[in-house]
Amino acid sequence: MTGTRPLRADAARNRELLLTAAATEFAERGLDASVADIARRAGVGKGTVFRHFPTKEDLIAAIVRDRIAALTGVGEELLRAADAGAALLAFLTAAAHQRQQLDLSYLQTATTLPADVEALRERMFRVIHDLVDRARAHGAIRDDVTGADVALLMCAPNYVTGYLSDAPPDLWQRYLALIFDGLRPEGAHPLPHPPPTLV
Amino acid sequence: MTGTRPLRADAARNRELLLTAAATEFAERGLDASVADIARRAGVGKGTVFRHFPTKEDLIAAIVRDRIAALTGVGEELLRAADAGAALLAFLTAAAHQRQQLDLSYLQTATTLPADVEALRERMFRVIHDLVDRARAHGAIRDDVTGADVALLMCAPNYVTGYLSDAPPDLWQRYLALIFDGLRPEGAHPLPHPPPTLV
DNA sequence: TAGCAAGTTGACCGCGCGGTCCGGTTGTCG
DNA sequence: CGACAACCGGACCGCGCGGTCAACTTGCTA
Repeated sequence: MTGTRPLRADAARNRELLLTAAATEFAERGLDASVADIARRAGVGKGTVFRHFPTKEDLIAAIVRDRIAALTGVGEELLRAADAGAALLAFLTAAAHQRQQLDLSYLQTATTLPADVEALRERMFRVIHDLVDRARAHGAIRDDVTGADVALLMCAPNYVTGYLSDAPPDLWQRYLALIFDGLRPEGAHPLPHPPPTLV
Repeated sequence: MTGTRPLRADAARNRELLLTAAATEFAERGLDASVADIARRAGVGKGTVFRHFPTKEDLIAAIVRDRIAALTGVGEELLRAADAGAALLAFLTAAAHQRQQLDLSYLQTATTLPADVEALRERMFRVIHDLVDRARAHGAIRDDVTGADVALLMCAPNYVTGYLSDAPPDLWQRYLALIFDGLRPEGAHPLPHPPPTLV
């Protein structure tokens, strides 16, 4: 399959340095962080970045791939948990815990997604859908909420706390809990608009 | 007070053209919309933009001023409504209805706010605080939710629907209702993090 | 209606970005 | 150990941005 021979030792090391440097830089400055800054942080020349990732988008995609795959893995694990409601909440907690905001804003921003990232995204959506279905079947969340709803609301907690210049690092937990209470069956009022379909 | 004489007729007209052109351009493309595009849309030279608004930030601030003032006016009106819970919901609806996302993302983005915008913002926060207090006193929302919480959650509905490339224009109503249900007393679970203080 | 300040315009500037390229360096393998 | 391919680095390019300016046009007023 992959006829490419393994990377040279220094190249592999630099690739790893770049990935972690880019991840932290994107987390701090958003996706607008410059490639030059990332290279400097990794202690590497700018050309090296483009040797490993022909485009800035490719670099972002490489990070997004990791994050989505990890999160999807957590979700698939949670599908086997006993308490379906707690499982959904745990998934949303995991989603917020890592810098998930980066990922989804990229999924939205990118004009055309690489095929494999697209596939990963759909796999993640399917996991969310299943988690929501199970939670609904257990009566843990209201009937009129869909997987698409949860996928959209997923990173609202991170987004919301982003408005504060010096937010406590765990403040998102408060808004995740608040939003999750809105998903519960108790005190639910009918929703005024039909749910969207994703992609 | 204002020793400045009134604008010339064409200048006043151009100023108005620019404000509306900028508002629609920002709504469509976000705050990254270029000044040149705004000028072209207004049918005006680029230099004219900078004559009226010395800086792109000044242009944004002029629009934000209008929006915040209008929204605050609506809120102060609603403070006199009979049903405090419905009043809060109506305020949040009004906030989402106009492109509120622009405003707050600017309030966050801008390094230093012009003094009058800062004052307007604090006045709006006070109105939100009062609306929330009244709603809480009437038992329409849970005890542990503060004005700061509502201010942060305010534009989450718009943000969340922004992920969809072709979202129905009223989809935000669905998520406003969902989030508002989370603010209600019924089925409330204790919140895991103390509320923030704004600014 | 004459004249001037106020207003307009588009060419122009500096800057930082993503991306390219080639001369020098270094891991690797026979 | 030698030699080559893989790799590195930073000077360089084109582009589009926010912002400036000097020459030109135009609404106001005496």
